[in-house]
Amino acid sequence: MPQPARQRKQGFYLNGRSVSLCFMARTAGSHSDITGPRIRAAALRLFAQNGYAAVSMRQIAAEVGVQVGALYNYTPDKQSLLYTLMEEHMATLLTAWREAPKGLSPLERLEAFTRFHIRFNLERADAVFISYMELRNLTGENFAAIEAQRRAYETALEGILSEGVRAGAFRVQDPKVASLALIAMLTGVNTWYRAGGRLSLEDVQTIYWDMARQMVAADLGGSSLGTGAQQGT
Amino acid sequence: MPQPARQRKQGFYLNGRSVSLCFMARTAGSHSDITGPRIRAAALRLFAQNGYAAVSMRQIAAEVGVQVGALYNYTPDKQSLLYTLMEEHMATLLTAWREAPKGLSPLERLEAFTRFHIRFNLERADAVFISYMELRNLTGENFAAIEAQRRAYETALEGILSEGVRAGAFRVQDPKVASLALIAMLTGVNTWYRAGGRLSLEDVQTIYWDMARQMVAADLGGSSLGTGAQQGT
DNA sequence: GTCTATAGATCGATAGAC
DNA sequence: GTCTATCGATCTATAGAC
Repeated sequence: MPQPARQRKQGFYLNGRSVSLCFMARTAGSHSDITGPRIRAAALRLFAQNGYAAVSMRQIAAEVGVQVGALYNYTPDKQSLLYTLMEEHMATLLTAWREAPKGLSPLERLEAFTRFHIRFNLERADAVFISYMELRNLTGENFAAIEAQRRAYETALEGILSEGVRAGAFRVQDPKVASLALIAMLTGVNTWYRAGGRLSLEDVQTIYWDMARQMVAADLGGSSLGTGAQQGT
Repeated sequence: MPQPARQRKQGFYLNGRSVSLCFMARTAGSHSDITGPRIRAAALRLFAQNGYAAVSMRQIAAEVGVQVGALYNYTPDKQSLLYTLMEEHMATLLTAWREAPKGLSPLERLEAFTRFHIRFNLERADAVFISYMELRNLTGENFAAIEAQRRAYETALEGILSEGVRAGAFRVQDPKVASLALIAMLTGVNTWYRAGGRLSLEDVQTIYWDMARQMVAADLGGSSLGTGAQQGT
């Protein structure tokens, strides 16, 4: 796939596509077909760091290395950019959880959920932060769409808890409330966990699983406890 | 305490002070010595609803019924206004908890904390929302001050958990992490609870206390369970 | 203590050249 | 597809009259 020398001098190739390096000066007429993703990545980082309302389109453009007018080739307006970030995050979350292994007991599914949620959210801290800090900046229609995705995720956990109660494995007074409480507890990890600190990711997952298991008053059963080797997610 | 007829026509008296009604037109030279509190109340509501960065000083002034210039008699700048709201909220929280009854067992103190936290936070939803959504809008110095208050509150709970572990009443693997998890769980109530819904405040407090108690694997002991009458906080 | 007026900066979004 | 230039609106904060 031959490329003009000028472009080859400016960037490199990734999967057969010409990629401009982010620190290079850009000139009128230079193109990159990954500008869209780079705009979203820059917006994600800036929105998470400074808040949607406090970030200007000019700041986003500067981070990408283009002028502000160029952004509007990729988004009709600032609000749609925010919505896209949230929608993609929530869709990825739902898809990833639906790919979790099937045929497990309620206790095993709850452990899988606990470990999955912690890992998934820590790996996407900016998107998680935005997805519940900036809800009020969505239009009514966009807000409803994100809320539906969030509710679907909560309902998945509620199903696990309800099934565990039916099977006599859990003691949970109100599965709906318990699912919200559990998710809030797990998501809270993002506010304090930092890689390289006192606890590893695996440590944190195990500690939270221990608390979650006790919270639903599940017997130890054949499952894991304490520091032992666990399956992870 | 005689007052000019003109003022008596415009407002009413509260604790011997002349109070202007919020919907009345204000004219140059009319005064109110509760303008400061009313500015903070308006800012609290608007910051919670729209976000600090999205709210203009003109909006706050309009809500109070003054012109924008008047605000600067009560705050040196917008950021100090935000900080004052957060600081007062956290100080009230710490003071209120320190007034909790003494001489209780760890189990009783944990129940008191659980019920106190839920009630206190639901009664101040706007301040709670702001106090962790707008932390990034504080200057470094102000941020450190709020963080210290938050840490003091977390440490209070950690102390309860540690003491319960020492006494053999709780099974908690990591009291520090457990305190953060518990606070995140309890604060999460604010995101979904609405008065007049399926559950009363008392219902919610009891459900969360049940979960918290199981989470620390506390025996039922002589304390309460389920729907029974409890002390509240 | 509140007003009016304004300085000085920045914003989102668009138009048209290339 | 990106640039430059710009419109019209809005912002924080201040100055000075009353």
